[in-house]
Amino acid sequence: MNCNSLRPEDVGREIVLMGWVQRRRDHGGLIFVDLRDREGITQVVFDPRIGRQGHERAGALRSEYVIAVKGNTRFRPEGMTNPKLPTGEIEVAATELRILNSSKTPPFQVEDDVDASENIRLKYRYIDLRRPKLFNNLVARHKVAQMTRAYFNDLGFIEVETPVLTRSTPEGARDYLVPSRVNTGKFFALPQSPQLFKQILMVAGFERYYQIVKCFRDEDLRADRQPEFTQLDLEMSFISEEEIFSMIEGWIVKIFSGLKGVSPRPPFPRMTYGEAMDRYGADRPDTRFGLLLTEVTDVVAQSEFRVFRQAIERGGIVKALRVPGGKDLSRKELDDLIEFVKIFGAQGMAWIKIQADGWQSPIAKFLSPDVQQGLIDRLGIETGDVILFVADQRKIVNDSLGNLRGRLGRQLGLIDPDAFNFVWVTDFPLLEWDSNEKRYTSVHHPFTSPFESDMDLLETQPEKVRSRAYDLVLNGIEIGGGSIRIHQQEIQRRVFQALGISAEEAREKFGFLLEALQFGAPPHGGIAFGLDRLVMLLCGCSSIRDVIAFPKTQKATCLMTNAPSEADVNQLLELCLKVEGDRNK
RNA sequence: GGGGUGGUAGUUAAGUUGGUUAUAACGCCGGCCUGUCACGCCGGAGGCCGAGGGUUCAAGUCCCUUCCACCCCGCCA
Repeated sequence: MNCNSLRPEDVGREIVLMGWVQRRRDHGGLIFVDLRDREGITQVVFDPRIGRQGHERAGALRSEYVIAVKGNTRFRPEGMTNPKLPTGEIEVAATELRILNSSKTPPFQVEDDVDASENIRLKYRYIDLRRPKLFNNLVARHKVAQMTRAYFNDLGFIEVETPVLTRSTPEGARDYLVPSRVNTGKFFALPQSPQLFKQILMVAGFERYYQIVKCFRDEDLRADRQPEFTQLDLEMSFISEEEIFSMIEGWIVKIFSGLKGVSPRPPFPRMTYGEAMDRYGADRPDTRFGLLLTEVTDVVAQSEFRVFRQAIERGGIVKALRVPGGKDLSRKELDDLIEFVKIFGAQGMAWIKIQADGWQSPIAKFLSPDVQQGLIDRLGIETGDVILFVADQRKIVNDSLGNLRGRLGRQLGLIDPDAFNFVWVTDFPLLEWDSNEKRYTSVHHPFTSPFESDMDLLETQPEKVRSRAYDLVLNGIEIGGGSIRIHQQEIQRRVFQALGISAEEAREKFGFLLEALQFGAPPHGGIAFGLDRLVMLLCGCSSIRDVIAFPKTQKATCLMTNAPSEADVNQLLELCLKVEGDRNK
């Protein structure tokens, strides 16, 4: 029996309900209380003619008091039903009331449409979590976890827990460190992912492993990034990309059908990394709308416009974004877009409005008729368009126009809010040049298998080597990524070498993996999903904080517990640790 | 490390060019009310305007410093 279970057929039953006082409406002679529990709301009437004691006590009720009510279910009087409530046709006429606990006046009301600021919501998270929206988000998360376990259990996967106290590995994100008391001066690291352990489990012959697991990365936070987050992590032996894709698609179908009643139809579209970067300016393309990027470097190379020419001479490129109907963008709006691309390193942005009576643009006079015709042919320009250009190094052009594309998609209302567009992104490069560290680093991670056909390039043109890595992208957000791994020690050795990781360092940091690869490691691969992000998208939220029970603030603190806190002197002594200096001072 | 938005009553917000006693809504407290469901009506309390410093006859408002929340860049294999 809960506050959402009584219906007309229950009329006449004597029942007991317990819950929280959502609202009290005191009419003097008659008191109404909306009684709330996690399931819903039932109206309770305290009528002195029915329960004198209950009516007297009900006068003391306040918001969020916890009560138990005994009473009889009855129809509401003619015309007094409340169609907004599933229980709106009935009410409970209270005969007895027990106040199980009182409550201070809550800092904000327990309603979905209260817009309390996030800091107060986080401080009083237990009140925030009473709101149906947030509660239901966590229920959805629970269901996803349960459906996930059921799905992979049925496919023969074994859930294995891997250590939370493990060792720091180079590459990747900053580690959270945990000092070891027993081993003075040594530290555990919290795992950024169970990557190495799941590969070792494949060597151990588990064949199919999965885990719903916390991962930790000590990096700056975003709306979709928390220092501790949850992955669905899985790995399989004797597996191909195709098998992984279809298995994951089946999982997505199960979750979407189970939670939303509808599901995208597999197989999901695929796109190479190269195509995604070329046309979407990002490795996580949002395919819910058009506005694709087009490279026009060759078309404008001979133009008189110095900005284009210089960018190209310096090895850069020029890309254009054709915005149909964009001529209505005001000068102010275009200036805002220019400011926007500067965030991503662009020096500026050129624009052309295609008016019926000609091209209106600060740069039109630099574009010869030949160049203009070239642009018309390349971009399929039509009257009413606005064309936006960025010329710079390839990365800056893609970053700025890719993000500009997203902004315009939202601003111009091109995005169907109900759409769930999945796309597999494949054929990532294995390595990328890190100009800070002056060496190649892994695009995915150092254990990702290169394309066998590209292996010869590993020592000669490392940036040309493609990897057997793949991401699953939903609505422009990366929700999962994985790869077929290296299972042969010799290839692993060559990849480490390409990464500039010395043999000694590899032995010291990953020796156990290298050794394991020598003991009959099967070919294997897997994938990991950001469960928080997936649930966030399923719940229509814009931050993973809304699907995490107790999230951290952007400064990586918990406003409810005030973690992190200073350590007790004795704790530090035991650990032989001393805090020196303050980076913030 | 950097850019941006915000911080005024318990909550959410308004506050003009620096000028009398800092507003409103919701919430809260008291009273009245037997059919409300965002109940209604009457009355009331509630403020170190994030904190610190400065300019000024005068600061919520201008300047500087700083703290907090959020969005973003860098960072996040």
